Amino acid sequence: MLNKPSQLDLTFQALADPTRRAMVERLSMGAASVGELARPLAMSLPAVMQHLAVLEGAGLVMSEKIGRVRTCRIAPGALRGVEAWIGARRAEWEMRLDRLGDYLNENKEGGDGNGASE
Amino acid sequence: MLNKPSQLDLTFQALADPTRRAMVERLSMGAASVGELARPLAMSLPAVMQHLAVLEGAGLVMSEKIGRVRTCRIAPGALRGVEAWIGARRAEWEMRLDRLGDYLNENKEGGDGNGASE
DNA sequence: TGTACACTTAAGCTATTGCTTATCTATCTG
DNA sequence: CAGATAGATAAGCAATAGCTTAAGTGTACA
Repeated sequence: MLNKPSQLDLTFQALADPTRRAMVERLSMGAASVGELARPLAMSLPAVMQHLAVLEGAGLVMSEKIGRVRTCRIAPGALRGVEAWIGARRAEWEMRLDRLGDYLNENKEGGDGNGASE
Repeated sequence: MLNKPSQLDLTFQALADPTRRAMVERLSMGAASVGELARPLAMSLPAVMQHLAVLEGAGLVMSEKIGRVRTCRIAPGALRGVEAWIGARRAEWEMRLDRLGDYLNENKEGGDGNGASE
């Protein structure tokens, strides 16, 4: 039951929350402290820290504490995994459509004019 | 408290589960019935149906029932929203790196040879 | 030193998730 | 019609998510 989540699970899960996406959006325009990150969000600071922990756990965000302020930034290659997965699905999907196109072309001359789906 | 989730929330949330991603992977290679979808998954059929409902709710999958078998397929443009969001983040991020590059270049002649991060 | 600031940790509470089993409801098919 | 098939619905349950408030822990600065 305690099957540990994959990297992809963590990333998608992290991005599924609008607050966390807002944080990523903020950070993709430049580094920010926890306080700066929290200011526009209508929730307590501990809540923001928990979101931050999720983002770090997913490898989307890195942070470093200097003095008493923790500075957060987007992790390099953060979205690579998600992009790869989506790309792969797209590739399969388009390949399939190509094969369907080939099939339709091959059967065009002489076939019945049926617009069959699949 | 019952703030309705956005399309993007639903999509990321749907893809955050490995079972649901497996279903999408299966479907991106071709349409399948609920039973076919369920067979390789180590869980009850109702569980699969619930996952299917999530995928449909997110607009990732469509299905149509004919006779007693429901056939599922990937919804066209399913991943467009996610791709757009990721693309936007990437764009901002790269723009920011460009500006940093400009800054470093402008300060290269005469500056100290520091390989500063940020 | 004292006090404010910027986080951190801990505990607790509700709603949602991801299952389960049990019980239908429609199709087929012999 | 009597099964068997393919799926649908309902109820329930343990675990997790997303908050909250209250009470720390270090830093900074006068």
